[in-house]
Amino acid sequence: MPTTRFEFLPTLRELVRTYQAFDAFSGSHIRTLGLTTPQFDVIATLGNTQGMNCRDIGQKTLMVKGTLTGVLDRLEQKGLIIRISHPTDGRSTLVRLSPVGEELFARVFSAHLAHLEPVFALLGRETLETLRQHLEQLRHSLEKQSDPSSDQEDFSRERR
Amino acid sequence: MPTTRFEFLPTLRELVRTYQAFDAFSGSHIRTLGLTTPQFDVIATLGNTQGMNCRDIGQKTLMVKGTLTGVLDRLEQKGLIIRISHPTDGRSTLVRLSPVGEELFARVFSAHLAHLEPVFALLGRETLETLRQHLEQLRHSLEKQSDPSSDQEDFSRERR
DNA sequence: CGTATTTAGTACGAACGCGTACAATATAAT
DNA sequence: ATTATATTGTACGCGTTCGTACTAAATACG
Repeated sequence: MPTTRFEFLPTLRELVRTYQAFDAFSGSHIRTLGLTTPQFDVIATLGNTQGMNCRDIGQKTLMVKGTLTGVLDRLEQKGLIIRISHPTDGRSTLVRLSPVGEELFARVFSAHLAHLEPVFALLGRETLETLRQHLEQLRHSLEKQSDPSSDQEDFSRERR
Repeated sequence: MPTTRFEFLPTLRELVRTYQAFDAFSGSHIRTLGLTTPQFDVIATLGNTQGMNCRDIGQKTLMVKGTLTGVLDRLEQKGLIIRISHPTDGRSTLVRLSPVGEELFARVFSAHLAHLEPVFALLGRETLETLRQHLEQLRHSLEKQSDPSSDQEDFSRERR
């Protein structure tokens, strides 16, 4: 009989705290570049591509389509992306970087990775790999127990 | 000379995905109870206490005070909490559960933990502990490299 | 004592984030 | 071919999140 039924709480709390710490660290740097985190994610996703539709962007950035519409609106307003009607599928919209967006991507993407790199370098290669594996294990456990009836835009079992 | 400068990216991506998977799993259950995640966090924090001020609630729930005001407004509107003027400190507000809130806490808190428990049980005690340690290491690395000039409500070096 | 600084909470605007509903198009079923 | 179903993107509302500014009260400093 386990005396400690909720032993997982410290780990759970640490997951939340660490995620938030990363988000704050990364986000404050991105903000100095004039972007928000979701906006940066979209720019980074579209960089070095010929464009893609909203569905693909949503899968890459882990954003729901409803959220994505607003983010794309603001990026379009800034002149960083353009929306073209898809040539073969009338439902889709092809989204790609504008020339200004391309220029921003080239200037900002590697700069941000360079900002993150020293943080993770402190952990060491093996720790990073073990951490990744344990997180993946937890995520799979979460996805396994998820209610399969909540279909609505379910990326959980796609790998791509 | 490391050929792989951005090896950390898979781990980073996994951190985000796992956090989101947890948030979705936990949040969808909480939603069935008629609450949002931050609202549940506040209720859970105030449960079994005589009340506390906003500053303490913010530290426990990892919410900044500006966010907390709105969450508390909605909880107050639902009749789950009450705001009392603090007896000794005229700046503070004492927040505590109303009787209805107490009843909700009793009914909902352990139910939610029971909902989470099997997910983490799959990982095993040692994996959970290793995961927690690695996350903590990463968080400390993030906090160490954070710009110390961004004071504004900085919990990062408090432990409490 | 009187002023300067800090602290607690709120107000407000901009941008997510998600669920639901919806219109337009594409694909499947018969 | 016609109808039924599924997919793509948008619209919308509610709630959160953060940064900044502001008021009021408490504490530190001279």
